[in-house]
Amino acid sequence: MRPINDDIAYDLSDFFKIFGDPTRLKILYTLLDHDMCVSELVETLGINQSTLSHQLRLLRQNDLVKFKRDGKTVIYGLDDEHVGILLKNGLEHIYHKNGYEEEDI
Amino acid sequence: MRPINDDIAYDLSDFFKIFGDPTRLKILYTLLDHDMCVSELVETLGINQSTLSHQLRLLRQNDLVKFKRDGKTVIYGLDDEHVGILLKNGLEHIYHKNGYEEEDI
DNA sequence: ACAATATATGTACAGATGTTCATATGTATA
DNA sequence: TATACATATGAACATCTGTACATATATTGT
Repeated sequence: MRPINDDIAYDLSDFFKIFGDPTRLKILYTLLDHDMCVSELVETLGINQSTLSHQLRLLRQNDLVKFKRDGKTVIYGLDDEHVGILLKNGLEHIYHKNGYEEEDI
Repeated sequence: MRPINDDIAYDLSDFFKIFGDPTRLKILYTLLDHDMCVSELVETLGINQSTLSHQLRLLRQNDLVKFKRDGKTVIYGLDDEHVGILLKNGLEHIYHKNGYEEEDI
């Protein structure tokens, strides 16, 4: 078997990097439920507005969230059918390894 | 809906971080096919032995690979049923977004 | 046009990460 | 036990990453 193509390995790692940060995971997990505007996310997650905005830009740039302006607010939502599946797979893994119960989520 | 538990967000991001590096992806992808010893991996992937060893340790510490010593060599293999699924999901994503064809892998 | 509110961006900085070199450890064979 | 081979580890270093502060941009209402 031949090794994975170099370009693909880089692109794929860039994709997974997005999920490799707790702040971004919280954002994605929250949006899994329903769309939200920035200030709602700030309040729900309890994180700095600037930090959130920077991370939202990253998520945007990687096509993981969609957004639309509604007056003064901007509403964000998930833009990828794989996000939920990926989060679920990852969660299953750490359930087994770290011994979490379902209700800990 | 309540936000994702902080500890879980951290553990989950640690898990995804593993996949956020091209070298580790190449290792995992290669082991997806069959088990290999370190020197085989060095040759197949064309990377520094020390680098490989460091990355293998990370994969070990996160229970993504299993290993057994056989004489002078150590044979590594995948130790998680989710690895293949995760790689596949990620690949599907970048296929759509970056326009790769199947044969580019 | 001005003030108020919502979101985005530039910059700086501490901390994390991946690689390499040098070296250590483990194993087999002479 | 000395040598060769296979793998692992420690340390140093450059680079990357996430966050916060300050500030900019956008939109609405007065």
